[in-house]
This record gives sequence, structure tokens and C-alpha cells, in this order.
Amino acid sequence: MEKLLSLIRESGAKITNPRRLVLEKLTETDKPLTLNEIYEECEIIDFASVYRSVKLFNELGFVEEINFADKKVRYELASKLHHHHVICSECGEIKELPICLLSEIEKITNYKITKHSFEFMGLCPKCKN
Amino acid sequence: MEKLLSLIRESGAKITNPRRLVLEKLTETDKPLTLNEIYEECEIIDFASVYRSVKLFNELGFVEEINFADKKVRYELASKLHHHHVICSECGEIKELPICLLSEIEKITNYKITKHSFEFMGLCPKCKN
DNA sequence: TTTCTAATTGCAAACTATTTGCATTTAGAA
DNA sequence: TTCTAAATGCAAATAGTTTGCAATTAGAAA
Repeated sequence: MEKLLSLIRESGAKITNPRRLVLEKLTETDKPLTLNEIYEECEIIDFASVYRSVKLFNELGFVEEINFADKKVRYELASKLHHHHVICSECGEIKELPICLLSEIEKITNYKITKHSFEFMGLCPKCKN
Repeated sequence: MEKLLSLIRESGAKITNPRRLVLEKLTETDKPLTLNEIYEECEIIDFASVYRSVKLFNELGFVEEINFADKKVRYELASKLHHHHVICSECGEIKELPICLLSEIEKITNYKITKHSFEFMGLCPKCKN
């Protein structure tokens, strides 16, 4: 958290209350959040501020934008190792995946990959019965 | 095309001009199209009709909805073998991928996967220089 | 072939999610 | 403490998707 605040400061941007709050929410949880989830948890601040804070954090490189298989966009701290998710369509539980295949895809296609989604949705072990 | 028209008829739905046109566009091309691309190619028909036709085809199971890494949703005939795509962010060229890993993900997670996106965006060999 | 009706269409409007302009407020440098 | 560029809150614009409804039409039945 402190390290991330420094990153913001170093970029020339100001440490403001909205930014601190949004960052807090992202730091407190280990699961990716939608803008709306962050907004609802913050209560005080405006949605546009959540939007702009997250956008800034993403540009600064420490928050990642993920396109989930349920078509929702969620955000999480980029500090973890690169990974992907499965989300349960019933209870919303999110599990991380240990694989990715990015470099294999680059080899196969000879593209320079800049963005990818490798996201799954289904029924978790509990909900599938 | 004829086979697909039969599928529509058998489902109890009518063969109409909009449906025929939308199906035509999807049949004519080998690359996934956005609703808007279909709409613009059809000219005569309304966007809502494109929307509802594609939705019907998807429910009947012969058109697939794909969430691309550029956040756009595209549709293509499901007749081909299951596959995924890389799209060039520069020129829009789309290449198909020969891998997927669906069953591996099910094994790893013990989820019953119902939907997934395995889509990439980057620079194609031509555009990357 | 004509008639008839439920299904489908076109249009316009409603949603939902995302993004932006601008007057007011504020972080933090001087 | 003062001052100003940056950031916020609000409200409205934009874009993508979805829906209600009156008018039209496919195709079953006469």
C-alpha cells in the first residue's frame, strides 16, 4: 500500500482521498473487483472518481484490467504473478489458474501479443451438484 | 446455408428476409463479425433485427458468441471445430489458434466450465515491424 | 389461391456501462 | 499561509445492448 502510494506520488499525481480509498479496497481483497463493487464499498466518493483512479492505477501499471468470461471487467493489483481466473456463475467464487500459454501463442502465431483474455466461467465444485 | 435454414424452420421459427440476410453474411465470411458489421453489410434491415436474429441463431446453437481481447463481441458459425483467435490491433487481421485447454482447466479446477474466452490481441507479423 | 393469425419486424425509447466537460475544491509546492 | 495546477463531484454525453409496441408478414389452414 505505502509502496503504491509512492508510485503515485513519483508519477507526479497527487495522493487524494478518493485515490487512497480505491487503492485500499483493491489492497484489502484478493479477488478482482468491478468498478461498481469498488464504488459501492467506498460509499463517499463519486463513481467518476473510482473510474479515473482505477484508470490511473492501470496506466501506472500496478492495477490490471481483466475481461472475465461473464463479460464483466474487473480490476486487481498487478503485484501477483501473472495468472487467470475461473468464476462460478452460481455463487461468484473465483479461483485462480496456474497456467497461461502466452509465449506459446506468440511462437505459434508469430504475433507480438499485447493483450489477452484467458478467462473461464462455470460451476464450482460446490454448485455443480 | 440450406441446412441452417432447415434448422430454423424445424425450431418453429419462420424464415424471414432479415434472418436470411444475417445468415448469409455469417456464411459468406470466415472471420467472426460484430453485430454492427453484420448490420452495416445488410443495409436494408434494422439493427434490432440483426440483434434478434443472431441471438436466435446462438440459441439454436449454430452461431457462437466470442468475447475478443479488444472487448468487442463477435459472432461466427459454430460449424467449424472449436477454436480461438488472435486479432491484430493494427490491421484487424484475425488468425485462428489450434489450442484451447478446456478439459485441462476442468481437471485442474474441478469446475464444470460453461463459458470461456481464450482470445488474444497483438501485432501481426506484418504490423509488428 | 386466398384468408387468417401468431410470429416477426422496424422504430423509438429504455437500459447499462463507460467516458467526458466544467465549475468547484484541494494537495502540496513555494 | 498562500497559491495554482491537479483532482473531484456532478451531470450529461456516448456507446453498446435490449425491449415494448404498432404495423407487417410467413406460412398454415381453408
